[in-house]
Amino acid sequence: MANPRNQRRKEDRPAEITAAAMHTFAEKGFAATKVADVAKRAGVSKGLLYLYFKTKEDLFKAVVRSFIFPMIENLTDTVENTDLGAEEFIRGPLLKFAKSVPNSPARFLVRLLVAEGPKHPDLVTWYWENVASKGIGAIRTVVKKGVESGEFRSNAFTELPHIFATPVIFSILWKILFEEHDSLDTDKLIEEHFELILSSIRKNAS
Amino acid sequence: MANPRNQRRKEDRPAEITAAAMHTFAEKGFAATKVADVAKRAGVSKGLLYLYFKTKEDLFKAVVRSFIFPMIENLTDTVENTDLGAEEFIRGPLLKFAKSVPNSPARFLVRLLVAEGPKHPDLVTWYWENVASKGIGAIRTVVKKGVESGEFRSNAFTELPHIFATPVIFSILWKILFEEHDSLDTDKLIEEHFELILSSIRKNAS
Amino acid sequence: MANPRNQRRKEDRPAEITAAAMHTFAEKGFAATKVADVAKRAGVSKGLLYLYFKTKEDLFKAVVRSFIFPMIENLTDTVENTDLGAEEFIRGPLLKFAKSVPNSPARFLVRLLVAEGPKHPDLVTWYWENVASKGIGAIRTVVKKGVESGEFRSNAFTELPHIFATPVIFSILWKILFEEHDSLDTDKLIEEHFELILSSIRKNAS
Amino acid sequence: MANPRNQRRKEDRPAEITAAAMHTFAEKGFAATKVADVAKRAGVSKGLLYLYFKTKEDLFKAVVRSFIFPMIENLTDTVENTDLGAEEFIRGPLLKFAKSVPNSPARFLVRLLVAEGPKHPDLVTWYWENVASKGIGAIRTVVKKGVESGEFRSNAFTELPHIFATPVIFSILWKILFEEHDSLDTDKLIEEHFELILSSIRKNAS
DNA sequence: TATGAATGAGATTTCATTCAT
DNA sequence: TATGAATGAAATCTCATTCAT
Repeated sequence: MANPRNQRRKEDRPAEITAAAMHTFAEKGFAATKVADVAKRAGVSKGLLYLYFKTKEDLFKAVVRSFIFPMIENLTDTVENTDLGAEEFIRGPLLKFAKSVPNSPARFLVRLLVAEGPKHPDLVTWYWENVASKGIGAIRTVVKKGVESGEFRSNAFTELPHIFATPVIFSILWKILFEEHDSLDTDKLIEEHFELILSSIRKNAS
Repeated sequence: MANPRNQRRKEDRPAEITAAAMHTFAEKGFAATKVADVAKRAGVSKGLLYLYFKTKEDLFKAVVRSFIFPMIENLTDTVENTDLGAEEFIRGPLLKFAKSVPNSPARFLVRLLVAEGPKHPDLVTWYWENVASKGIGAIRTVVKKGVESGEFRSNAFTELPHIFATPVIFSILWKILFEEHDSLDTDKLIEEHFELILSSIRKNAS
Repeated sequence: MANPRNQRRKEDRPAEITAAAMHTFAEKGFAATKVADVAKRAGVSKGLLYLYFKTKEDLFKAVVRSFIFPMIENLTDTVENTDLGAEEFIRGPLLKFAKSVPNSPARFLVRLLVAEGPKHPDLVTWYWENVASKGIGAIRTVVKKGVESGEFRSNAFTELPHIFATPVIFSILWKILFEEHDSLDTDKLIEEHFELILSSIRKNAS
Repeated sequence: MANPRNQRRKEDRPAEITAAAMHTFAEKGFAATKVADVAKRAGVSKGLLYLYFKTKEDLFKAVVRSFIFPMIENLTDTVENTDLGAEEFIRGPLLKFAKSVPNSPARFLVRLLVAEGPKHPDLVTWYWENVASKGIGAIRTVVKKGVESGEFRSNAFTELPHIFATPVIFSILWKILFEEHDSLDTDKLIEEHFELILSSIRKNAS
């Protein structure tokens, strides 16, 4: 009589629901997303959804957290455990990460965050503390290591690690908004951008 | 009986309403903005607002158009009528323009566009055709002029004028989201970024 | 074109709605009353009802206040302005008032108050301050006047004016609950009860 | 495998559930009481509760019956089996009973009955047949015995045994509603009231 | 033009009840 | 017996839009 499918699904419910919610929020935004649609997409009743998430807002926050967290954790782990030199790291894992973001589901989360920021300031705070500041911090660590090891010279950009993020953010927005109107090779944009920065801070470059 | 103040206001009504709408949309986003609030802020009745704008969406589009249009028109005009050399133009009027955007009301329109894009694809199309492509086109024109005049060498960035926009877009989002958590000198970021690009395409730079 | 009926009704809307709500709440209680039913009974849309009363609870409180207030105000006014002696007052206006309560719409408000007390403690406080304590106070004033003028002797009941209220409250509950099962002559119960009390405190009675 | 504690509890389940329900209904009223809360308070699952009580209404009726029945049965038994004279009985067991009611859990049942009467007319009928009419009947029996034995004269109150109940009902409502706002010595009110009635019907009183 | 009372469709949320295990 | 995940009907409340004046 045991129904292994039901058994297995019971434990996955929250994840199934956040996955469905992720897609719906990404497509329509917070306000235009109907809880009923999320439930239908997840294949559950509205009532069950409310068993796991107390309000629509709760669900929204769970979505943002559960999808962004793994990404940024992955980045900081990589920075901490790498044996690579600073330039090698930037041209390797960091570039790969930067290129992947505009094509990952995370690009929708950027939209959600931008769109819903004013209505959900605590979410922005969470994002700042757990994602943005950590991401910038990770890049800063890498650059500092390069300066200390003598690979990099110290200049304006070693103090502005944000410069590594500008092509990524730009690419995300471009893809979200204009992908259908104009195709932009975001991989190339990011790669060239990284090379440009490296050429400026690389010591043996001058 | 004619009241000159009323008389004068009568002609400004649509502008007063879009101004009120601009602020409310910027603060709350499209869905969370109540038409009644806009009307109250503009000092008119709901009924009158509906006399000028057929629907809430109409009002939204009017807001986006009326505020963005002057900005981009100003940029393209400047490009067409300038006597400056390419580098002079970039370091002068273009840099000034780029620095001004993240501090202008336009930054809220970026948020609105990002947030409401999926619900208003025709607005995105309009924005693409009248703003984004023209802006990128203007930069492309300037860069091409520099290449043709021998000021600039031809490299990856002369084909990717988007690179000039990345720090601007990044600065806008940073200000919108994290201004309260972390202050970033966006002027400096944009200025250094422009210098970085110039150092790469300037012919006598190597 | 002027429609006098609409004109007149506009001003009466809140009163029309509270009247409809009064009947529905009395019939069904707070929780079982549907706002939609009240609106239908009042001949307006749900939306309009919410224009005048922010929540269902607001409406409930407005009902209690608007129906009880006139009654108790009437009693205290009569006490203050009477020329009658204490016994005359009790056998006249007070008895008349006491008899009228179990037959007035107020009897439903007692039910509402008893039923909803735990969910609406502020309403109970309001009722205590504005109705119950004033009602008891009014009786106390009358009795004290009788004692001071020498009409009444001072005994346990001159310190317990509540005794005048017991047959009224009992009659209300009996009517609410058992009217269909057993007819009780509440007028007679109240009248005999008053006479009983008077015979005990009247000075020339012993 | 048999666990004696479980074994014992198994038989008490219904009583444990009605006890938990009694408290929750008394605190919140019928509509605001959640079956889930009752189950948790009783320490059982919702499913098990539904095994014993087919619906929430069933549970409600069981509560009213199981708590009121013993009280009224106790009263009628005492009346039937007493050796006391009428006045002795009234000043003894009846007064004791009357004083106890406003302090017993039964006072909450009065609230429930008043509150839910309109929604549960069969419960009111049951209450009338099994409680109210029997209670009034018991008092009538006592008074009649007094008249027949020559202890009491026959007057309005020997025809209106309800008069003995008025201070009890009043005390219950006062305690339920205003206990926190104003303390009333309900014992004294009831006692003085009984004395008042007795002084009126006692034959050797005039 | 100008008002704002009035509408009604639609969204979120709750909870009694069921049922697979 | 016993559980509690799951359902879905129903209720409150919101707000864009209309329209009589």
